[in-house]
Amino acid sequence: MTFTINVPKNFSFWRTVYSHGWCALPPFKVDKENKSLERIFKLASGKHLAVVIKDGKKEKLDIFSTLKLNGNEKKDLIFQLKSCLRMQEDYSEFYKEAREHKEYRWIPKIGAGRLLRAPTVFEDVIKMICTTNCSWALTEIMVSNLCKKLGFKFQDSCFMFPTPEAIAGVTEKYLRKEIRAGYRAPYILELSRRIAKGDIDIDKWRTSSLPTEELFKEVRSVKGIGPYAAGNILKLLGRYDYLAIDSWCRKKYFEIHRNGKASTDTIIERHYKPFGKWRGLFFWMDVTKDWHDREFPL
DNA sequence: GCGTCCAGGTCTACC
DNA sequence: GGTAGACCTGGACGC
Repeated sequence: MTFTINVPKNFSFWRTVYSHGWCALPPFKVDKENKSLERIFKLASGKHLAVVIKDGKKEKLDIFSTLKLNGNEKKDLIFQLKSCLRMQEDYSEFYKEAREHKEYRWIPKIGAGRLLRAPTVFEDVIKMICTTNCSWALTEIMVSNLCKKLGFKFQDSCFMFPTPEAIAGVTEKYLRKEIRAGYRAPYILELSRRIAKGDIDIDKWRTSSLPTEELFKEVRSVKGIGPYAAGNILKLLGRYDYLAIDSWCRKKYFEIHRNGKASTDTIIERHYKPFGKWRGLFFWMDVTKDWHDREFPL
């Protein structure tokens, strides 16, 4: 079935899809030519379906679903879609701040700033662990293996991201050797088992009323999640107080602001401090500006 | 083709 | 609180 959904003001579908590397990791699949995003969703009713999302006519998105949905199922899918595309969050304050700085006026102009996320916090967190201390190529291998070997098979080459229960059911050795998770295996396994047993509920992080500093500590309490991963996870929870500096961002910052001359993270922190609770997002916009310039010339 | 070295975050033990 | 070393993999490089 096909239907449309309205988009909020200042929303750019394609820039949200390409906001960071998530669109290249399964179950997300991006079609650059048709400018569409595809993935499998699981509904509360237990049904799985493949969905293709495309820019529609003025301020609408076209949604193509492989299943005919009843009222509640459609409502459920729309909620998940809007959550992934960050359509329910208010960025007006961020854009207002951006307009006040000459070098950031491009952001509200093109509707950048929304960061694509998965339907569940679990998927985002496991993927984030898979980005730590390795190349992007290895991240792709790990995530792809998780989906293919432990995820629900929807069609021939179409897999869902595995549930905590599915990962909890395998051994550390399996995660090391078959998934190629290496030393991350015990971290992935421990979190999956804690969730599967009901010892921890990380999906509530998205609606948490905790102050960001407290939430950061809670995210950090998960083994395998250090300052970089926690900062990035927070960005996917709608909190931008942490920069989440990794080697790539660090290098990029030095290129942009210091003519390639290396310095310390304290210098970077100091640079973005005036941006308050939006500093993490301004930092990300800075280091990814050239993607936007290259992929989406004004 | 094989061996060696390095880059990439996080944890733990130690000072 | 700060620091060194271990963890594991893919890729680059030299032979």
